Amino acid sequence: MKATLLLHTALRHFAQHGYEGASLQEIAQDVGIKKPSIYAHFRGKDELFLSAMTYALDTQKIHLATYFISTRHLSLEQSLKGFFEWFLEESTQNDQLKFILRISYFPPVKLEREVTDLINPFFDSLHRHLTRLLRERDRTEQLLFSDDYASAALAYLTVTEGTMTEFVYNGVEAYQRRFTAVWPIFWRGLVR
Amino acid sequence: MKATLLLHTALRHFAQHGYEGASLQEIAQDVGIKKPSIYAHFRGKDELFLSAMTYALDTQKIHLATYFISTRHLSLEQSLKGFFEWFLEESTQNDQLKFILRISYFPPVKLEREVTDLINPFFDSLHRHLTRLLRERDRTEQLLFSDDYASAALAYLTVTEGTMTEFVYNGVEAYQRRFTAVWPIFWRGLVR
DNA sequence: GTTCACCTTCCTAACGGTCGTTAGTTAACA
DNA sequence: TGTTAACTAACGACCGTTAGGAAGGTGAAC
Repeated sequence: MKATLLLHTALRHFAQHGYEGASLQEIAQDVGIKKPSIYAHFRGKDELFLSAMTYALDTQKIHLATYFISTRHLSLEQSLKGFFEWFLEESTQNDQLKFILRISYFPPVKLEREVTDLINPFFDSLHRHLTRLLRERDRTEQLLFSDDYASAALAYLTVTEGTMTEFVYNGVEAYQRRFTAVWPIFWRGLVR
Repeated sequence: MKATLLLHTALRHFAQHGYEGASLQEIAQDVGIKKPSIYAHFRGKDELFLSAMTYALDTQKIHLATYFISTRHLSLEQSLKGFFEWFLEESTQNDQLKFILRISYFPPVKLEREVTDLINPFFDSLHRHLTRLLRERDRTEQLLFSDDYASAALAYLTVTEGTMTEFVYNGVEAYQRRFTAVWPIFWRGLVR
C-alpha cells in the first residue's frame, strides 16, 4: 500500500526534478512518512528510481497499446491523429509519461546503462507495434505512399516525440500549435 | 580568460548532469582552480548557470542564422535538409547546443521563470527567421504546397527537434535513422 | 486461548560526505 | 594604493544511508 504510494510519489518527483534533483526527504514527506522509512520498502534511491521506472514502463506499454487497439474501428488517419489528443489528455494527469520522456532524454549519469537497457525495449516494442499496425491497415485501406512501414512508423514517432516534449516543457497551447502545424504536412507526405 | 573558460566548462557540466547534478567542485577542478575562486567571477551557481545560458543562446542564435545565410545559393530543400547534417556535425563538438536542448526541455525548477524568459525569445527568433526564409524562397521557387509559412516553419522546427533530442540521448546512428525515415515524408508533405 | 518468536513498518538519532557559500588572506598588477 | 584573482579554512544545510528500537500483526507451539 505505502510501497505503491511511494512509487507514484517518487515518479512525480523524479519527473519534475530529475534524479539528482529529487530528494528522498521530500518524497517521504509527500507520502506522510519519515525519510528512513523508505528503506523498509526499497534498498535505496537507485532501487526506488529503477522500480519506479520499471513500473512506469510496464504500465504505459500496455496503456499505449490499448489505445491503438481501441481505435481499430476508426480510419488509420483518425487513429494516428487521435493519438495526439489522447496523449495530451493523458499527460495532464499521467505523471508516468512525463517521467518516461524526461529520463529517456536525460537519464541520471550513474544509471545510464540501466536506464538504456530498460528504455530501448520499450521504444522498440512501440516501434514494432506501430509498424505492424501500419502494415495491417495498409493492406485493407491501401492509402500509404510507401510500403516501408518501419520508416513510416519511425517518422510518426519522431513527430509525436517532437510535439510531446514541447508539451512537457511549454504546455498545452504550444503543443497544440505544433500539432496543428505539423500534422497536415506529415499526413500529406505519408499518403498517396 | 579564466571567466570564459569557466563559462565553457560549466556549460559542458550543466549539459551533461543538469543544474542540480552539476557540481561547482568538479567544474572548478576541470578549470584548474579551487571551488571558492569561482566566486571571484560569478555571484554563485545561479549566476554561473544563467551566464552560461545567455552566452550559449547569443552565440548559437548567430550560429544558426549564419548557416541559413551561408546556404542561400542552394535550393530550399538542400538548405533545409542540409541543416540536419550541419547540426549533427556541429553537435559532436558543440556543447552549447546540447546544453540549450537539455535546459529547454528540463530547466532547473528554481530557475524556471528565468530560463523561460531567455529561451522563448530564442526560439521565437528562430521561428521568425525560418518563416521569413520560407516566404522569400517560395516567392522565387514557388514550390510549397501551402502559403502558411509560419506553420511550415513550426512543423520544420518540430521535426528537427524530434530528431535532435534523439541525437542528444541515443547518439548518431539513431539520429540518422530517424532523419532518413522522417525527411522524405515531411518534404513530400511540404511541397506541391 | 494464551504465549512467544518473528516479521514488517514505522520511528528517532546520527553518521560521513558533499553541497553552495562566506570570511579572511595573499600575491600580482595597474 | 586599490583592485583583481587566486588561495585556505570553515560554515551551515542537506544529502543518502545506517543503527537501533518501538508498535503492530501473524502464526505456530503449548
